[in-house]
This record gives sequence, C-alpha cells and structure tokens, in this order.
Amino acid sequence: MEYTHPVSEQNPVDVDARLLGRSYRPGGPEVPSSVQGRSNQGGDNFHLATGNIGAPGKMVANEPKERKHLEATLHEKGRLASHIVTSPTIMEKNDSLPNLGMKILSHARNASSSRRGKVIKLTGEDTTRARVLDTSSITTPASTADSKTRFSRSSIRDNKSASARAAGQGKAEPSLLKPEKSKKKVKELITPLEYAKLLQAKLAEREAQGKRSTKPYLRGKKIFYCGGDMQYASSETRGRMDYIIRHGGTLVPVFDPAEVTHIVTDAHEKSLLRVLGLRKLGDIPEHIPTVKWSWVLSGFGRRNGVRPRQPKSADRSDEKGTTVWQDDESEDEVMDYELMHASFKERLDAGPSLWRKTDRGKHKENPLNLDHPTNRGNPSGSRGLGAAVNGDATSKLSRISEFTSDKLISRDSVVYADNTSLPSTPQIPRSPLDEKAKPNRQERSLGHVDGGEDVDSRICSDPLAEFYAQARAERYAELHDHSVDSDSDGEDSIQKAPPRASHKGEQKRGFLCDAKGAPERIQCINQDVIDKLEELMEIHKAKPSEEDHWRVFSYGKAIRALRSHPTRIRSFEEARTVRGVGDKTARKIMEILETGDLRRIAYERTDDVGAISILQGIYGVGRNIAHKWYANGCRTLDDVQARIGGITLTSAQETGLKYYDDINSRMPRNEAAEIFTMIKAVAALDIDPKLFIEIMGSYRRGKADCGDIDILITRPTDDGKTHHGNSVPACLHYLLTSLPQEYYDAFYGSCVDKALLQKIYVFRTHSMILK
DNA sequence: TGGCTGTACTG
DNA sequence: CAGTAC
DNA sequence: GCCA
Repeated sequence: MEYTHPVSEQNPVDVDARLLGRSYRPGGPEVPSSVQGRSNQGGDNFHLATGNIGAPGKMVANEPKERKHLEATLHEKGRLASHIVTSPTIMEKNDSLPNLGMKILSHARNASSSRRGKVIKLTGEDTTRARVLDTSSITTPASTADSKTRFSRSSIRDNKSASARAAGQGKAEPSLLKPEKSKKKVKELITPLEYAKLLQAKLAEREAQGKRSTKPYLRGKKIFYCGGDMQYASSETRGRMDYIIRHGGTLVPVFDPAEVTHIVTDAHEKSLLRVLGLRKLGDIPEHIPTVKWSWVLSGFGRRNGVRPRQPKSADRSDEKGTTVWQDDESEDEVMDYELMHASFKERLDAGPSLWRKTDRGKHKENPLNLDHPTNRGNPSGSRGLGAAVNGDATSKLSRISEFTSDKLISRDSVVYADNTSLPSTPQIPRSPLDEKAKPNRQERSLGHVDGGEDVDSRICSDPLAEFYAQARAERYAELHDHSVDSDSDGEDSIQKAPPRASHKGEQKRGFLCDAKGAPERIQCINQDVIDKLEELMEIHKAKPSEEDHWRVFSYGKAIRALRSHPTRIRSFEEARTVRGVGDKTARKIMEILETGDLRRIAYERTDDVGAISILQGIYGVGRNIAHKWYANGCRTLDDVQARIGGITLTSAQETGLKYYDDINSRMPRNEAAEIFTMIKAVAALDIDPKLFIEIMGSYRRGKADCGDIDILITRPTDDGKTHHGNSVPACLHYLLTSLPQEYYDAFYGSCVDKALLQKIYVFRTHSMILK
C-alpha cells in the first residue's frame, strides 16, 4: 500500500484520532471509521508499518550549513527549557507505537517575534538583540513577592492584638451585676446558664428603667457563649457575658439554632460540641458562625459606621501609621467579619451570608450589573509569577490566524488577511511576522518535510495554517458538546463563544487569538467571579494541608464549569446549578457579585503565601518542598540560589531556578511557530526528511500564546523502515542535541532521562482526552 | 464518608 | 517511597 | 470543597 501523506491537502488527517492509537496498526491499512468520519474525505491512508528507519549514519551525518544558522538563531532567540513529556495513556503501552512527543517550554519576554525568516535562511542579522538567556537566569520577582507577602496575616494580627487590648479594658469595666458581687463565695457555683439568665434578667430590668448601654454595638447579636467548661462559669466567662450584655448583645442561655446568631467560644471543638449537644461541627447550622471572643471585642471602641477592611496591599496605612479603614455601607457593621475570628477553620464560612442580608434591599440593583470591574490582566496562570505575557506581542498576533469563519475545512478556504477584513484571498500574507519581508516557508501539506530547498514556494505566515480550520472545527464541535475539558495549561480561559460572535463590525473570527483584539469580549460573562475564585484558589495552592489540596481541586473544577456557564449568574440558586459549585462556593459567588470582593481571600492570604508561591514556581518544587524550604528560611529565589538553610536542589530544580522566568511565562504564538519551524527543519535536514513532525497543543488549538510547544513526531513506514530499535530514539536524541546548548541544558539535561529514549512514547494533547 | 485522572521520573 | 509534573 |  502506498503511503499517503497524512496531511495531504485533500486529506487533513485527524491527528487526534491518530494519537488515540486506534488508527494505526502496524501493517494495517484499514482506518477505523472514527477516523474516517472525522477526516474530511474519509480515506485516510496513513498507516504505519514496522520496519527499520534509515541508517543511523544518515541521521547524524550531514551538517548542512543552514544548520548553523538554525543553531545560531535558536541560540540567539534564547528559547529554552523543557523536557520530554511522555504521555502513555492513550494506548496500551506499545513499543511499536510510532509517536514521539516532546514539549518545549519557552519564554516570551524577549520575543522579538517580528523577525522571521525562511526556515532555513535565518541570517545573523540582528545579533545585537538581547540575549535573554544570559540575563534571565535568576530574577527575583521582587515586586511580585513583595506584594504577595506583604498583604498578610499581620493585618489580621493587628486586629487581634487590638482586640486583646480591648478585652482587657472590657474586663476592667465594672460588672453589670456589681450589686450581687456580694455573693462572692457562691460565685464559683453558678453555672454559665444561670449566670446568663441572671444577666438577661438584669438587662431587662435596666432597660425598663430606661438605661441604655453606651455602645450597643452588639445589638441584635444573639450570642451563645461557651467558655472552657460549662460546669461553672469562671470569672472570665462571667466577665465576658457581662460584656456582651453591656454592649447590647443578647445572651442566649440555651442553644437554640433558631434564635442564636453567633456562637462565641474559644473552647475546643469537643467542649463546644458537648455543650451544644451536637456530634460534629457540621451539625451546627451554616448560618451560625462560630467565632472567638476576639470577634466580640472587635467592635469595641470602633467608630460607628466604619467597618474594618483588610487594607489593600501597599497603601494600607497612612503616614501616621494608623490603619486606613475604608468606609462601608451599613451603620451596624462595626465589627470584624466573622470569618476573621472563626473558632474553627472548618466553619470559616459559616455565618449570615452577606447576600442574604442584603436581600433586604440594602444593596443597589448591583447584582445584575455586568460591569463589575473586571480585574483582567494577569490570567494568574497556575504559576502566575512569571513575567506577564506582553500583550502587545499577542495583539500583533491577532491577525496571523485569521481565516474565514465559514464551515470548516477545505483548506482552500483558509485565508490570510491583514487587519482589514478579508475576503478569501489566499494571497495576502500580511502577517506582522512578515513585516521584515521574509515570507516563511510554508508547505501546504504539513507533513512534508522534504529536505529540499523548496523554500518560498508557499507564502504563509503560519506553519500551521492548515490546521486552523480543523482546530476551529474542533472548537466548534466543543461548543456543541458540553463535555468541556480544561486545558492543562490553565490557559483555557477563553470563552467558548459561538463562532458567529461578531464584534464591532470586525470580521467574525474563530479563535480566541483572533478575538484578542477585542479583549473585553473574550472574557467570560462571569469573569469577575472567576477571577476572585481563582485568586483564592491560588492562595490555597500555597497551603500545605491535604484539605487545601482538595479545595484547590474543587475550585478548579468549579471555575472551569463557570467559564462555560453561558449566562451571568444572578442568584445563589443559579450558582448552585453549576456543576462543581456547592453551597460554599455558591455563597462565595454571591458575595463577589454583591460586594465585588471575597473576604476569604484576605483571610487566607497569610504571610507565607507569597513566598511559598514563588518557591513553588520553581519547576520541580511543589507544595512540600516549598514549605520545607520556607521553614529553612527561604523566601525568595535569591534565597534559594544562596541555598539558605542548607537546602539542596535536584538537578531539575536547579534548572527550574535558572530559568524561572522562562518557564513561568508564555510566549506569543508566533514565537512558538518560529521555534517549531526551526526544529522541524532540523528534523528534516539533519535527521530524516520523512519524519512527520507537527506542532500540537495550545498552538494547534489556536491559542494566542503558548506556555510550551508540543510536538508530535512520527514517521511513515511505507518504505519499510520502522520506529523500532535505536533509530527513532536516536532521532530524538539527535534532535535534542542539535539544539543549542542552552536548550539542551534545560530541555534535555535536566528533565530527560536516557531511559526515555529507549522507548517510543506517545504524546497526547489535552484536546484529545475526551473524545 | 470516601473519592477526587493517571502515569512516570527523580532521588 | 515521597514528591513532582503533565 | 464537591459529589455520589
């Protein structure tokens, strides 16, 4: 059977299907219907047979002069960092599988993506360009670190200590029951319940007399107080009960969920539960917060009408060193948020939720308002500490991948256009990339890597142009199929807008990268909510506990679901309908909708979070290592570099540190294309012209920027050669080692084990997982 | 109440 | 085996 | 933190 190139023009191959491993059986020409169904014309002739690949000599032998250019350019580009990714999953492990996969991470910062030449003829014309590699090594993201760390628990502590002071004063005040003080001897015997009743009675009496408490900031709070033990009220307990009454609170002697608004206790969980007659904390109704005594005190001496707020970042105190509070609505909100004084972490969120309170109409019609300040910008990628992807490179890109939005496929319908809208004129290569005049070599038929110099035969700005239509089709398909998957890049923040989405008279576009020019549009309708939840999730990522770990898991799920939620969420109930959003998250969502903020974020953002996040940003450093290092005194990348605390790094971590910024940042799409093109050329020129090498992953899915470059390598076997033996591994090895040293370092040296090369691995991109 | 994707490399 | 990455 |  004759080998037909997989991506021949008439037959855009379904790479996904191929990767799924069903399509290619050694020696088996038949193509599963699944593949046929998805490939344009049904007859996918691509198959792989066993045999042997070309002589090793061939793979290393030639050293075309172009190669030097490539290397020089690659080098110059300062691209780097990565590892081979093996993704075993798809098929039963099968050594005969022909696919190799590798990922190249890259960084975007220096991307002088405007310059682009023919694949082969990259001249050294701009050697003056900054060599990022040299400068990018250890960059302490001081600003980031700073802003992250400074906003910390200290503010909470401040509150607490203030509270403590207030507590002293509170206790110092004369007892409400002073007259009864005479029964001093008996006081040891009074139970809290009795004492509470006594106090209430006294209060009623006083009120009957028209006396009023001076600062009744606790008015309306129906408090069940639980001291350490409930046998007898200690003097402390009595003092506190006293205090509560004095400040307008209501002491509820017997716990009644229907009446009590707050449970105040500093006791242990067990004591409280015993007193309440409950078995676990979860049995306490959600609407009743369990708070520490410090919460009660938090309103002491506070100016009325002013609510404390977790001061934001740097400007949290003025010159006088006093904390700047921010005014907020209600008069009665003069106390700390309950969650700031939660007695039990498990019940942090318990309490009267804001949105219920405000249901009473206090709030403006805000909830339905769509124009919340969308804190856009840093997509807070999982590692979000790296240099931000520069937006202008990305925006420049927006034009590269335009194509008609009509139904998929026919590759001839793929057009390139400038920023004016476009008819299908396959002739206008006006990509910014081409500004410097070098039309990129572009084979229409993707797989063709004929070592020849057929450069220039095609003009196209994007090596993968052919795939756009298909990718677009995939997206389109996704739209009609709700099994939305996430993107492991964490980059899937694109809204899956209907393909028709037109905007400002601009051409309809199919990819998010195309839409990049219309930033406000590509965001989800619930973007503000998502941002906040993501922020909280990022914080939890830096926490050590299992609990937090799963919380992150959960938030992630909820956030993904929210992204594809088509409508603006306006009610708790609606939020709950989203898969993955439970009661807690729904409440958080409502809080965000109503206030634009999420108090829990401030609460969780403790001192260590910022530093831990930074440490975790190092490739090879996860939760545990990060905390270990933190405990050893490391706070910054410099600390790590200095091996503060005597920490040791694995080789992967060293590399991760060295290329911190690179790994943590994304490159604009065209840069990925550039690198890929070079790699592809190396593969063709130096290794084997028959190699089928294609770019996958986020690039293929049309993202505007890429965190890495996913590459699929395989080889047709129509010539009877195989992937077995040393050949393919050698190919890969050669490919890798042909990269400039810097690449090799990070890319190969650190993360790749030789063992990897002993086998043939399969790489799959995320988009394939689901179907 | 237990489970949360699943696999492979490093040390 | 624990830790990490994808 | 969610879900079955």
